[in-house]
Amino acid sequence: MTDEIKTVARRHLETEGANLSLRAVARDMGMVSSALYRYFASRDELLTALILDAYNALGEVVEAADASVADRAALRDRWLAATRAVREWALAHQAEYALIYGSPVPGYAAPADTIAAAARTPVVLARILADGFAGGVVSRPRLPVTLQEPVRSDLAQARDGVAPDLPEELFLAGIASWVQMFGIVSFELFGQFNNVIEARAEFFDQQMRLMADLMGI
Amino acid sequence: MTDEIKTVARRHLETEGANLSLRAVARDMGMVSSALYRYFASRDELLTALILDAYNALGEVVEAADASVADRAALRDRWLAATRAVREWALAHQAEYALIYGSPVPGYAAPADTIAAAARTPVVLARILADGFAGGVVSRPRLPVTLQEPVRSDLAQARDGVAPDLPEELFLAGIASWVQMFGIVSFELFGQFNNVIEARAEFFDQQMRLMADLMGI
DNA sequence: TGTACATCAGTGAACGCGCGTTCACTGATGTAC
DNA sequence: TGTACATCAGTGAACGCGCGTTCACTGATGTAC
Repeated sequence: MTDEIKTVARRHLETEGANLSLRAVARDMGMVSSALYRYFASRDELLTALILDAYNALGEVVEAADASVADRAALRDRWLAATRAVREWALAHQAEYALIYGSPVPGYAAPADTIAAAARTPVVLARILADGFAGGVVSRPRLPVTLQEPVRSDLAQARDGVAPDLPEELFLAGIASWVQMFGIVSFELFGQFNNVIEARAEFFDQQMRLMADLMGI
Repeated sequence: MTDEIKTVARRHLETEGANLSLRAVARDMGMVSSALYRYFASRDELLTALILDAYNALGEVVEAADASVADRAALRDRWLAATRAVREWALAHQAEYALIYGSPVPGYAAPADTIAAAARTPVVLARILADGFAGGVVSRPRLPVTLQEPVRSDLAQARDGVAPDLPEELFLAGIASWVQMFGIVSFELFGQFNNVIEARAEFFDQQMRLMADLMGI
């Protein structure tokens, strides 16, 4: 039943954006709005559930895409599979993507539980890079990077939980690639590529290959 | 008077996001809501004006930042000045930034007049690269790029209006840099860097230098 | 200098709609004896 | 097998609020003669 509510709510996000209306969701389910309070204590709690689900759904398809590459040493294939999975999920779930990677919902603060779910996707990407480093096929970015404090320690700390051995320079290239990937997807979805780039899938691949070159995978 | 309305409306965006309320704006101005209709035909028209203003305000500071570099051959300085201007404007005008680079406002379609205004910022960036190419200091990205159709012709077409002589490969690196810049700013503003990157200005600079390296400027 | 008139910014009431949340309740279902 | 009871999903009315937009209007200001 909570699942059914979330499903209907997701459909509403699609047309209304983050202005999610409990009453509209209830109406669509043929229920009275107060009935929803048996399942969610408030509108914000429903929103939080949707955000969590979105992070997890995305994380799941990315993990699956990475895992689907049988040759674990084929880093570039894993990278391309994982990033394509992000783009495809985003295209298929535009409203949910906007919910987690778009402008923050005014007056709503995501609780701390979302952090772990949000990390799933970047963790997959970091692991690909870490596998490359552990296997000795990549040791530094293909462009020289000179790191200084305080950026170096920020990177070191962020890296420690995920890929402790990775050199900060390489991790920086990884973050650049992570940002590039979501940047392209957001530009595509939010309209910045209108009248500029039409062959979006091919363009995305092109850029992801460029970032793979930068990381050296 | 229309300026005053827009100023108040901008203040409202700051707290309410894109759910801009005409009545609230009128209330803040000590007017009755119907009075606003003397200045804007509808809420959407006010939103459009704010979007146009935002694109133009951003474009202006970026153009000024680029122009402030006396040595026009100092491409890297121009690039860093222009991109820092984007970040600083975004930080100082977060709601307006979200309006133009965040998730689309549900039910609202930006009219065509916004296209030219939206182009101002990328045009500055493209011109820096074009100047570098015209001056002979840069001819290709620092990483090898192999372009195929249909991406090549998308790039060619987008480039023709701005920097007709630029090789497509170099223009691709420029777009990667453009995406990277807005990707970092959006991640910073929309919360993806929370608990990951703390030294944001330094990190931004670091990444912008990396992209400058990629472009070869 | 004084009067008549036009302009037009802003008013106030109304229309018809939406919302989140509370609260006492109904009535079907399942359980215990 | 049959009765008494508890559970609890869903109801419906209400509270108090919000919204965009229309429309006939007031009343101050400026202009023309």
